[in-house]
Parts: sequence; C-alpha cells; structure tokens
Amino acid sequence: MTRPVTVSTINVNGIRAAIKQRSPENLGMLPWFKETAADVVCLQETRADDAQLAEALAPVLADGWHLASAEPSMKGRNGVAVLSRDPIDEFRIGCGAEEFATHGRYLEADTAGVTVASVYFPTGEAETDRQREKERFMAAVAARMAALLQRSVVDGHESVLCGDWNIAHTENDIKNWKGNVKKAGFLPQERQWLTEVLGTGWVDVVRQAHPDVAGPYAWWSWRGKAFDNDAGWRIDYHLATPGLAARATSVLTERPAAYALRWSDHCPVTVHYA
Amino acid sequence: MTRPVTVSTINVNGIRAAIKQRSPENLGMLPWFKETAADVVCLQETRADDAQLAEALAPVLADGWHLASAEPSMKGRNGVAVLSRDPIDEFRIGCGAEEFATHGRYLEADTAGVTVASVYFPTGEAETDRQREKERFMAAVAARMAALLQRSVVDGHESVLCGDWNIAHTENDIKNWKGNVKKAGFLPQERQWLTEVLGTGWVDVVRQAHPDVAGPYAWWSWRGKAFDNDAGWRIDYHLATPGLAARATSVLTERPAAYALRWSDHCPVTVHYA
DNA sequence: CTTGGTAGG
DNA sequence: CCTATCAAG
Repeated sequence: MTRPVTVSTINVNGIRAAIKQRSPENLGMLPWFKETAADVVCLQETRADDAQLAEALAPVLADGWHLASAEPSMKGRNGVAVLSRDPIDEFRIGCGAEEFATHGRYLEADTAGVTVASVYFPTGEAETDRQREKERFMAAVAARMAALLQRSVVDGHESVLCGDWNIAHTENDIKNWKGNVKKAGFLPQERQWLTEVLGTGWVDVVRQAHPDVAGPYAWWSWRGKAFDNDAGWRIDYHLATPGLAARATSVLTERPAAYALRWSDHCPVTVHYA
Repeated sequence: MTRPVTVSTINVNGIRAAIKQRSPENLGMLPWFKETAADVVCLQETRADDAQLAEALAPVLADGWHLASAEPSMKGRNGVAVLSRDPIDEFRIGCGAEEFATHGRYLEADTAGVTVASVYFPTGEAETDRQREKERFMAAVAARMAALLQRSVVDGHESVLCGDWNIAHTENDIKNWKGNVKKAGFLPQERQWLTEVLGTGWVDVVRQAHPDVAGPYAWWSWRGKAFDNDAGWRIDYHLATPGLAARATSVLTERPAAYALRWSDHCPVTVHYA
C-alpha cells in the first residue's frame, strides 16, 4: 500500500524553452531528467498544449516516463503536468471549480500508491480583478484539499499537492519581505489563507525540514542580479497529508550553481517519502 | 562637381538584430562597417525609430559616419536610413506621396556630390489590398524618379536610388522563376513597371555589369536550404541616372561565405562610381 | 529579463 | 525561419 516515492516539482516557465540547449555549458532540462532521483515530477507553466508538451518531452517519454497533462485553453499560458516512472492509474483535471476547469492549473495523478497534484496558482495583482480571480482559485483549491485530507483520515490514502502557489507564507519565505507587503504573493490575506490551510492538518514539507531559516528559495526573478544575490521567494511547495509528510526523509531545493546554468526562473524541489 | 563615390545598399532586416553578435564566428554587421570600401551606405528595414537606430549605430557614428533616417510610424516595421562618411548636406523624407510620408520607406540624402536614396518597397501580396498599396508606392516612386532624371538632364546633378524593390525584373533575377509567376515580387505588372522605369533612362547598374547571367542574387529566405542552394532573388537594386551609371567601375554583390555568417536575409550590394 | 503568440517578411 | 511587438510573469 504505502511504498517509497520521490516527488519533484518545478515550474518550467515554458517547457519548450526549458528543454532547449542554451549554450555549450547549459544543456537545458533534459540532463536533469537523466540525473534526478525523482519517481514523480510535477511540472507547472508548461505553456504548451498536449501535443506540444508530448513533443517537447519525447526524449523523456522514450525513457519510459508516463505523462498526464492539463492543457490550457489559452495558448502559451499556464499548463500543468505530472510525469511518473510508474504507470499513472488515473488522473483528474481541475479541482472541481468550473471557472478553472480548462485553465491548465490543477491536475491530480494517482501513481506509486499516492495522489500527486501539480498546481499552478494565478500570479495575482493587488487590488485588481486578477487578485480576485486568484482568491477564487485559492478557495477552490482549499475545498478540494479538505476532501483529500478527509480521505487520508478515512482510508489512509495519502496525497501531496506540489506546485507554484505564487504565495510566500512567512517572512522567512521571501528575501525582501518588507518591500513586498503590499504586493501580490505576500499579501496578508494570502498568507493568512495558507496559515488556515496548514491549520487543517496539511504539512508544508520543505518548511518542516527547514524550520526557522530564511529560504530555501526556489524562485528568482530573471531581472537584475536577483539570482546572484539569492533575492528569491519560496513559493513552490509540497503540501502533504500528515501521514505522507511524516515519511519525508530527504528534502532538496535544487538551486542552480550559476545563473548561466538556469533553464527556468524556478528550480526543482524534490522530496523523498520513505 | 563629380567625384568618385562608393555606394552600398543593404536591407538589414532589423538593425538591432543585424548589429548583434550571433556566435564567436559571426560578430554581426559592425565588422562589415570597419571593412567596407563604401562611402555611402543605404539601409532598409531598420525596424527601429530614430532613437533606437542611433543607439544601435553608435559604434559606427563614433567612427565619424553621418546619419540621416526616415523612421516608420508603425513600431518595428520598415525604416530606411543613409550613412555617409561625408557630411549629408540635406535629406528629404518621402517621395512626395502623402500616403507613404511616415512609412519609413523613402529617404533622399545629398552627399558626396550626388543624391542617394534609400528605398524600401512594400512586399505586396497578390490579389489583396497589400498588392494595391505596393502598386501605389510604385507609381509614387516612378513620379519622383521622373523628376530626378529630368534634373540630371537639366543641371547634371546625378542620383542613384538604392534599396529593396521587392520586385525581381527578369527570369535571370530569381532562381525559381517558374514557381513564382503568380507571387508578389514577380508579377507581370511589377516586372513591366520596372521595364518602363528603365525605359525612361534609369540604369540597373548591377545588371549592366552582369548581363545575361542568372543572378547575382542578394536575398535568400531564411527558410530551409534556400541560401545553401543559392535559391535567391535579385530584388536589391542600384538604379542610377545614366551619367552616374556610366561611372560604375566596380559592382559587388557581397554574398556571405556561409549561412552561419549571415546577419541579414539580404546581403550588401556595393558599387564604385569613379 | 524571459516566455510564447502574433503579424510580417 | 527570422524580426519586432505584446501581454504576462
């Protein structure tokens, strides 16, 4: 029933750009797939429809990975996917909210004995309709999370939601928190919402492994020297049901060694559940 | 009064892209400016406003070249310019037609004792409004050419119109002419119009130097193996008044040595007028 | 600063 | 296939 599984999540910021070789030194994302210990990989912001995604990932699929994806109805935007070394027994697109059903933001895959979701939250924009849309998405995800948590209690089936929340939870989750208290991604109501979700029992697996430290960040703006200064945000999460979170024995935020080696503005966050 | 001058014309297909270093081997257009024998250079499709153009050409201007330009009213489209080692005594934007005054398609510069125009004809599209626009531009340029030719007769002041005509005149001016008889750029009425212009006395200087041969082509599509197969078009012309055309002693179409060394889909066409 | 879509060539 | 633009991140 329960078996070990390593799950990774990464916002690729365009799968086609991520896969592409950038320089003689930076061969893009494909070598990462060869080297990773992950059994399950959650992708966000593939910015590709299903056909484009399968084409970009062809070398990975040729290595035996299985793919489930939720393509966006808007071309070149959003898009989430789950890759698994094990077969994907079943997958579900959307978290139940009609509004977001075709937005390519939520995908659950049952694989390796657990449910793994790849989730991409809207960026939001303070005091605009885009922020209200983000908050509707937050509510929809919270409702789905309540059901998944309940199931873990009832029949022991565990889940983990991986992805780009576009919300930094605490002052430890963002380098320059003082400059961002009125910015989407660090608004009080967003942080409070995450506090409430965690209060229901869901566990922030990375923070559980690294309590009371700044970071580890997994997103840095492309602009200026944000990466070199490690002026990042921790907005990429593994939120796991308590039983699964208790099995996290290795938690790795894979910050690239150099700006020139990046193939996304995010980096992978990989957790081994024993 | 008349003095020797070397004039070059090149459609740069975006001055910012042309100037940029592309690889360790392909340093872009700047080395060409260092090496060219040209005294006057006509640019087409700069795809930049005056400020962007001056910024891109800053290293050239620092070497003492003088610049006149006709910026396009539509961002990222068209744009023509003339660079001269001699001062530019006067320049005139547009060929007299109100419709095209701000399109960045026609610029005359008086320099080095002659009038040099940089001209960029519309691409056209058979049987559409875009073709009718091209033909209105053709008529406007022909009217201006009649005036310039008349002046050369009256007071001996010579002119040359350089640029991308987007018209191949004869079967020798396009590799695959049979496949293009219904395509904009090789339509019967376009070819006939050029025949009529040349019938008034204007001279196609490159063809005068290379009669009865296929090419030399100065444009190759970026697509497929067009360049490697020399499947090109001769649509870049020097049309000179007869007195100036008679002084053409060297006529050079500067086809790049390899695809990887290109910095535009066109190549320079350079003529020395003794 | 980077992405992908787009119109244009 | 390549150029600039654009909205978005």
